[in-house]
Amino acid sequence: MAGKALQAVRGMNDIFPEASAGWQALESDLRTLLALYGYGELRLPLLESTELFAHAIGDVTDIVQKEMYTFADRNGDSLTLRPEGTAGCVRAAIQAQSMRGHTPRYYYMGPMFRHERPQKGRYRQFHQLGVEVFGLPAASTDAEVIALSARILRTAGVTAALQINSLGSPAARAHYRSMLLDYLRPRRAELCADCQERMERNPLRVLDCKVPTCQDIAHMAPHLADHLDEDSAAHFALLQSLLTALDIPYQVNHRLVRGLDYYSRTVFEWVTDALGAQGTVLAGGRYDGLVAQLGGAETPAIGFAVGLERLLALQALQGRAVEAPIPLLFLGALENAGVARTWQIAEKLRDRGISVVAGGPATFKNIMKQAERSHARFQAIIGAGQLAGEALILKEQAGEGRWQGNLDALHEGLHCLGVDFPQPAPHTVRNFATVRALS
RNA sequence: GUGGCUGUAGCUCAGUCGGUAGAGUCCCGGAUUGUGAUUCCGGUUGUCGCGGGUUCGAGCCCCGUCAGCCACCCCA
Repeated sequence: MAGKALQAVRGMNDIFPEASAGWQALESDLRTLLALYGYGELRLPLLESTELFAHAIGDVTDIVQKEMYTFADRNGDSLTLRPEGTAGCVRAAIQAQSMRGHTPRYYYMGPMFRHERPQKGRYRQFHQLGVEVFGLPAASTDAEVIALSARILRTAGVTAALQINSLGSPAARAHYRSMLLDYLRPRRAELCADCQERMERNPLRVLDCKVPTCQDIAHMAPHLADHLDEDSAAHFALLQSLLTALDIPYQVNHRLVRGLDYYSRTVFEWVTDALGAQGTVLAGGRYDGLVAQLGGAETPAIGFAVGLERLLALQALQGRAVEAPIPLLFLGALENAGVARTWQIAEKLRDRGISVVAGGPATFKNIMKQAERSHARFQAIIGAGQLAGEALILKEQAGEGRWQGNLDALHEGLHCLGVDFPQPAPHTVRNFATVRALS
């Protein structure tokens, strides 16, 4: 923590094993679940040309204007560390022509970068799981994607509330936008300073301002939902009936808008009040115009992204214990003379799929401490006596299991205590340290 | 980017009026112990976040800076 010592870049975190176990468990759960819905992983570059994001996200958004990590590479090309995944995903699909004659379902998982002021649940390098579906315009696809998002949260063991809205077609939205401006202009003086600025850049965002006077004005503003084009209205109605059929509770929030410009029609968010100001844990929507906008064929699309840090923080708060892998056996050598033998036995057990941590040489007291700290399920200590043929004691560290026998028959002892050979899956234990590390 | 709070041992925290670095816990070594015990002895617990200033003297006062947290903002 010394000021001059090397330290991580602000807002970028190291994830140590106590915490990464929770990440791995979550990631693996998510992958299993995505496969269940037929989604395939698309691994994308972290760097894209700056132009892509300016084009896709909208160059008046905060993300593009003030939050991107943009730099010139050695050729002088302007590159940007991806601040979100949709743009790159669309670019890849267009480039590979993977949408021609297909309706691919993709997901991606990994770090995103935004130069924001760090806070809990908001980091400069953060991680998202994103999902994108191309070529399917029907409301049933919206329902599928929302059902998937619901299952992601359920699988993670967290609860949040679903809010949905429809932004309508681009034309309807543009029309509504000018209506809204007509409504807002006479009241401009009553709006907060931020909203006076928002009016010019993105008037829809005035609708979800937190300032009470702005909220009052927003409440009385014309509803976007009342001014949808006919097709979008039907689409939205059908989506709602499908959500009801799928037993997914939701709330229509007329003031729900998205910060990114590419959304149209359905937008949705899973929100919680447990994470302070960072209450949106998962959000997405339809973006039927983006593929064409980026140079592809006219292709409807929908997707969402989950903030993994936020998901994990919610898990920690809502008490889902994260399980961390532990070794099966701790093998300790008391004296120098026993070290070679101990390590040999450890290697042989590993050959059979048994995870072993070896320790020593050390005093008896310290070897016991090492055994405890390893959190291994079993422990056995090898001293001069055992080398000379005395019985070895194999015992369960957290339980009553106990076996005595010859050093060379250790695997039989493990077998007696209920361990199968080979051991296909890692053993797990509740690791409360993980929860602490996240909270 | 704006505002506020915080930063002392590995961890949790004291530190009075500016006068030579503290507690608990943990850790390390040793003795006894012979299956996580007990007891005893000994040890590090430290650029007081970092840099500068004021002062005979700064953990304490002033300025700057870095980091964390909270709110705004933004967003997942």
